[in-house]
Amino acid sequence: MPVTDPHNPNEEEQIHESQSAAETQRAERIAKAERMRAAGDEPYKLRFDKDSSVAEIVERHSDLSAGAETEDRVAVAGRVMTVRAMGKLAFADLKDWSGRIQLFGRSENLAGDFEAFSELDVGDWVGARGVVMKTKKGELSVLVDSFEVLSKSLLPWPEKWHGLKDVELRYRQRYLDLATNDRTREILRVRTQALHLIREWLIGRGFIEVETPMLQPLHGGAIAKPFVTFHETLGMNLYLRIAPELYLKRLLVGGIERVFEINRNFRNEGTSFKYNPEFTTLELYQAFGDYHTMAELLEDLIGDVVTEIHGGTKVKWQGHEIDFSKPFRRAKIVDLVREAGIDPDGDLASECRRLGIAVEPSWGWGKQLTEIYSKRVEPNLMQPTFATDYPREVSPLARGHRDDPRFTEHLDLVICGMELGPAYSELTDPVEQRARFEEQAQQRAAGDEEAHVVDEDFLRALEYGMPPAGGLGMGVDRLVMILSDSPSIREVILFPALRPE
RNA sequence: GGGUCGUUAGCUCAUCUGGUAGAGCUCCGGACUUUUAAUCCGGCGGGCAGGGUUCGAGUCCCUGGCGACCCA
Repeated sequence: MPVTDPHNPNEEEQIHESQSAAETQRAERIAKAERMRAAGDEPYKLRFDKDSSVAEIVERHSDLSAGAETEDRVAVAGRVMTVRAMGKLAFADLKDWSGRIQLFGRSENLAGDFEAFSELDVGDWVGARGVVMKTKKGELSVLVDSFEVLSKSLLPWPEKWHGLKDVELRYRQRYLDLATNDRTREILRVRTQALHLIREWLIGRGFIEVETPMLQPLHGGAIAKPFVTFHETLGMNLYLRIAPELYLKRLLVGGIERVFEINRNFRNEGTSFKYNPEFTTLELYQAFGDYHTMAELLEDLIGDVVTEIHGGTKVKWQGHEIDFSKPFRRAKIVDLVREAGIDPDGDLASECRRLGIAVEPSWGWGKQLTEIYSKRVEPNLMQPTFATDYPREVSPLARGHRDDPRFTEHLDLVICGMELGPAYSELTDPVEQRARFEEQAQQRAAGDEEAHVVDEDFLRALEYGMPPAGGLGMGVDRLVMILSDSPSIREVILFPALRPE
């Protein structure tokens, strides 16, 4: 901060010359706010009683003819997006959450306040009162007779024509992105609407929404590396959850027959267009059902959400037309691999190497098959598909398949080449579950950081008896990507993980 | 983790082989009583950080930061 010398009249000018454009503009706006305050006009007001949203005004006067003036007097509030001042007229665009409208300032209506009106800055929050009219050029406007600056904006805003495009700035300063890019607002609306519809749909079918621990003494319910934190007064490590599964199953033991949770999971892994270290999932369990029940529920739920948001079952995503009409395709993993021209009973290890997959000695047939599926098949499954019957080796928490012991009753919903989530016929046999945990614990001891630990507390719950159940997880962020035609998960998460500037 | 590309004014972008860094919008001053990216005249403002090569580096080389994309 430069210190000004009141005895040196040139110093202010010298400082001004050394400032960047942004610093200059900021200083000018601070000075403007101070002049307001000196004149008795607080630049940061307490409140403003607005009586109409922009959208309401637009709706009320959609048929107004050019040059017509109404007797509809309104009080609107929003952010100034552009200012066009010319002589004794000035126009400003006002944007609120519902839309955009023009403020028309005329010296004959504003009298002594006209100069202040034409000096509004882009970014200022203002409240304005006046009658609704349409200018000779046909622009719906509020003919302002009084207004107040509600909050003075001090920093220069992105320019009006190209707007804010730099993706890094858009993510770091999401408020600017939201304020200036309507597309960003639209994605957020789709997200909140989808979440609302999912909740409403499930609650309408008798599901109870719950919240289970995000901080867990043991991590479980998925194969993933957790974040670790420390509780000071308890003196213990806690893990940010990688999944709510083992807690939701405890609730089934407790007798809740239909239960779901929509919340964040945390996984200590890298980022990509479809990964963010914290992400939102729907996880759900239904007693007395199996994985077929879950597949039917998923196609009903997603189909209804898509129809509600898009007015039909077809959605455009990155140039692909995705059809959500029922039923979604169901295909076994082995059959999908065979369809890709690879014999599932052939030499999978050399097939892996041919595909550039580094085969580890511990991998059995099931792991090799699944790797080939992930690399060769999944990315090409654009239309909604249930990839069913995962090999037992890669699915330690699902129930063994009723007809074939090599597989489990585990399916994945795949859309747009992305895994949206798994569904299972849940394992309810506590003895079997203990054996699976111990298998995992051995792998963990052998250095696999993602493998499960033995959860005695969960096993105790199972020993009291869990009803047969179907369970599923669904990545909400990825669903919103598809619903909003977004190429990256960072577009649908307001504040995605970024390194510090 | 590896590779490629990017990083220049508040924003969006230029700047051929190394030779005084430009534009539009924004901002400031002026003109203008119906603008719509208002227009016209004048003005302010800049090379991601550090090191190297060179008479001279935004440009070439090295290291690092951040981001995007592809691969693992």
